[in-house]
Amino acid sequence: MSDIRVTVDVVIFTIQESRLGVLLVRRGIPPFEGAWAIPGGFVLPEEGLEQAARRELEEETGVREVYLEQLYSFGNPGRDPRGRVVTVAYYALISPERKIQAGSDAAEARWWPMDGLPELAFDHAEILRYAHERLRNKLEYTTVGFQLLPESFTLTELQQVYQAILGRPLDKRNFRRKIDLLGILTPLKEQRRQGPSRPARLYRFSAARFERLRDKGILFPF
Amino acid sequence: MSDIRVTVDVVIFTIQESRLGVLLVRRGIPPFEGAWAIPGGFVLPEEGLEQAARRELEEETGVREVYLEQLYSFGNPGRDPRGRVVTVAYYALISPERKIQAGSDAAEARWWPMDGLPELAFDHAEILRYAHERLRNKLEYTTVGFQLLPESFTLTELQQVYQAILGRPLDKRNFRRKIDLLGILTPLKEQRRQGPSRPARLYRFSAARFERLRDKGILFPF
DNA sequence: ACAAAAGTGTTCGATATACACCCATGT
DNA sequence: ACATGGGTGTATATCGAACACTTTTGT
Repeated sequence: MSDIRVTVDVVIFTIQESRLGVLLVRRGIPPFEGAWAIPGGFVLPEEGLEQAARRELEEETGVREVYLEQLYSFGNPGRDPRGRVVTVAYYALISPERKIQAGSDAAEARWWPMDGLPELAFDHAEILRYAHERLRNKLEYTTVGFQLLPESFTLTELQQVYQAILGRPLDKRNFRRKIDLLGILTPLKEQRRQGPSRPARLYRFSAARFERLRDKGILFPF
Repeated sequence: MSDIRVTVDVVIFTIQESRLGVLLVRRGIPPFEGAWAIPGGFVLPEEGLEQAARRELEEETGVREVYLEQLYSFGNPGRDPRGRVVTVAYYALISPERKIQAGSDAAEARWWPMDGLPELAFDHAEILRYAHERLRNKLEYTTVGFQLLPESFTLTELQQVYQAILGRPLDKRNFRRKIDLLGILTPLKEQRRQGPSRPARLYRFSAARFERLRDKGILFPF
């Protein structure tokens, strides 16, 4: 009755050089040969949608256990010239430390900054816009932002993540007060030295405190 | 490669007797024979997802041009015992005035209150929970609530819609101040008399003012 | 007169915003 | 000594929450 093929596409975000980046693969064959695309592939007969997305993610980056969330499904007839394809789009957040060599498989793959994207295949520009918007919104009422940082980080780095996603500067004092009020950071003994300036204190995300908040319905990140 | 069938399911909300209601159809055949289900059907080869959802909606209720939004896609293998089916779920809001006879086609269909649902087929209980949650959230930062009311309505009726969706009472004065502050209601000359009490002023949703707000990025309902 | 729903303001706490200087370190 | 990023507090505006009485009508 409906011979529609189902794929998952996974928008994989990271932070690089204080900017929001996304992993894209270069298409080697038509259609859109030479254009860049969001990594993805067909859903296998026996796997769930999220499972398929995690598989694609791991094939592409080698990482597991990352933040992954379903974004939206795109299915206009004509979005793929080869036939009817409905794609269930997901987005994932991976921290720079885990950002292994992109493109474990043969295809060319690289990180692109969201504010300087190349020509994109299919309706992938739309999917990226949508993913970015979702991420921006989620940032304001969840703790997804922490997913883009390594285990220990400085407050400045955290602020840079927020700024990279929101695309605007934030006030340092207000930002720190807000984070402090959330009460989900544990200060570490170590500091980070990086050149000729005062060392910055390191923190880590406190899952324990976070759980308490989530149980009160304040947050909803995983 | 992937012989997955794709359906759309449409959670159709309305307000009845000041409660949130949903349209369900009774299954006449196995599996889940006799259980109630969210209306839906296969996506046709040449139609888009939203288009398919609107078609199902119209087939089921006869109405067009209603608020319709994609909810989430469900695709666990095993969610349908007959085979692999991925469903793209939507939800729609229709006002009581437009609430024509449910079930234009042969199948038995009726409105159920969200706080007293029958046994549901497939994973439809999960889909309904999800839809209700989305609606609750959207209510707080958009104007979707107005979609559930006829063109003219009283402030008390509007408040009842909010209460029905949120599942808790709201303070009348705070509620009215908030609505007033939005500046999207136009008072009408008419009043509504209904028994032995003071008549209530009627209002209508002011699209013009609403547009201005939306352009400022305050609201995002259509 | 009374029952029933409509209508109307103020106070308080919490939260968001705007804003500028000193501190610790490497060179 | 100076250049670099780290760290800190206060004042104001805005928003949400709590709370009770008067008004208008039908019977």
